[in-house]
Amino acid sequence: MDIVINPQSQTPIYQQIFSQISAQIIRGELAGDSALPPIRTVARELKISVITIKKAWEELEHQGFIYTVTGKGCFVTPLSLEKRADLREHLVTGLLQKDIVSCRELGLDLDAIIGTVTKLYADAE
Amino acid sequence: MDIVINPQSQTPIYQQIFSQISAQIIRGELAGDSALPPIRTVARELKISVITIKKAWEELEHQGFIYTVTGKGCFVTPLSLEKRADLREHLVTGLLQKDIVSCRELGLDLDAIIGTVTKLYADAE
Amino acid sequence: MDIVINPQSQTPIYQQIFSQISAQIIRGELAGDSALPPIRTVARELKISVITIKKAWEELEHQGFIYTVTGKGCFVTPLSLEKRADLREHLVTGLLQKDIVSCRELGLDLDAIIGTVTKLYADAE
Amino acid sequence: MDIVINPQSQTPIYQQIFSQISAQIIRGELAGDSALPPIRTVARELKISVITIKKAWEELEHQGFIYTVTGKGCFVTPLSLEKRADLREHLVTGLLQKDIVSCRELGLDLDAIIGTVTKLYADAE
DNA sequence: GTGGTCTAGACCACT
DNA sequence: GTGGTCTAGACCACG
Repeated sequence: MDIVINPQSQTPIYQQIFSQISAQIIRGELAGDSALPPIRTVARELKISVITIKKAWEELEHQGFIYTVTGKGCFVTPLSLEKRADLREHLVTGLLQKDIVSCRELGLDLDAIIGTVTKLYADAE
Repeated sequence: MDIVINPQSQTPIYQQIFSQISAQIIRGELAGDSALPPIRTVARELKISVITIKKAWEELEHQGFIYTVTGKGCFVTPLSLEKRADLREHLVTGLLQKDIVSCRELGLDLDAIIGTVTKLYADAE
Repeated sequence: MDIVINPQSQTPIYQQIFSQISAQIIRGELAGDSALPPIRTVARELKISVITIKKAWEELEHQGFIYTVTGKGCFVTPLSLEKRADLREHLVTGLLQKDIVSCRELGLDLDAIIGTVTKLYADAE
Repeated sequence: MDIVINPQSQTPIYQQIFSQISAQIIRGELAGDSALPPIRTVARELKISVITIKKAWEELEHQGFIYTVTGKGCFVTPLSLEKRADLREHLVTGLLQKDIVSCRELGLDLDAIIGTVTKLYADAE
């Protein structure tokens, strides 16, 4: 499942898991109707509580990324390419909007912002 | 002081205050050695707890934006233009970093990010 | 047998089966002493576990809709018209009771409920 | 807060709480922006775990009935009369639709359904 | 085997 | 004081 946890991070563990899996679904790496691994298995592998995983799974279900079949497991909701693009657009806009506002507040012009973004993008690989 | 609070926001109130005042200092709107209003006054005007204001002030002092003179109040630290630029750089980097990472996670390339940033910058007029 | 399963539904599969077969018996479509198909056959056709079918059959037997002859299979209990009416009454009451309570809780009066019921009944053609 | 729990019921406790409070909000009994009692207080009064209450509160927040201000508490989302009417309509339709389908399945005509509904409505007071 | 619910108890951040 | 997060552990329903 390719989940990486950073226990030191300020963002809650369940959110880290949520955003990574939802990103994988949006990128199309997890096919529609494919099964997610059982929460107990994930918990064992990541060495964190079952409940924390469950909370991430619940959030994924709440936002429509997965669906649960009791007794069988959790499965990826099939999403059309357009839906995935919309979701990505929406998420990205939400993330960046606050940043742009803050940058403007600090007096940065567009070029300065793009410069920083470019630098950070390169660093992030 | 031009502080606007959104009590329902997810970002803590003290942080909202901190970022707005530090932005004003970095932009040079608050001159070096000028006095900040007493916390009780601010608390009354914003209708929030004195403790919250105090926490914002402490954070500002901790990061070197203001200094306290016991019995007299708090004052803006005089900062050279270069220092202000450095601080701005540092704050902006902190803001953007994790969101850029998230954008990469969602499969956006640099051009797409810059495109969105440009659009949002224009929208924020 | 005309059974339709929705695996993603919140109602357990065995209950879906139970209610559909019991409905057929109550409506008189399944004659008394007629044989139900072997559970293995049903399981194969519906592509679900034998255990699930068995649970549905057990529930049907428990409520008196069918009887088992060891080594021969399961058969529909012969029911008089009055008994069928009684059973129907009982089942319907069980279904509607808690939802009527919820409707009252939401502030609907009897006329409003009847209005909605009438509309939905027509829509369900 | 007028919450009544039935531990024997098959419906989870947190759902019982959720539906009762959401019903109160929809009926307009809980004014917009009024504070809900602290989860610990409710837990003590109902003699159930804090976590169960929290789950109910989370569901209420997820569906937009309440909002949380960290450090201060949870508050009722202000809803217009039309919105409340829409929500009620939507909930009631969802509840009754399944019932109507089942009743038709059992061979009841509209008059029979209305008769049962009327009887149950009277009994439920 | 799967997830769903409930429990008790701890630590943290914010006001 | 408030809610937010994480923990461990138990019991149940479903397949």
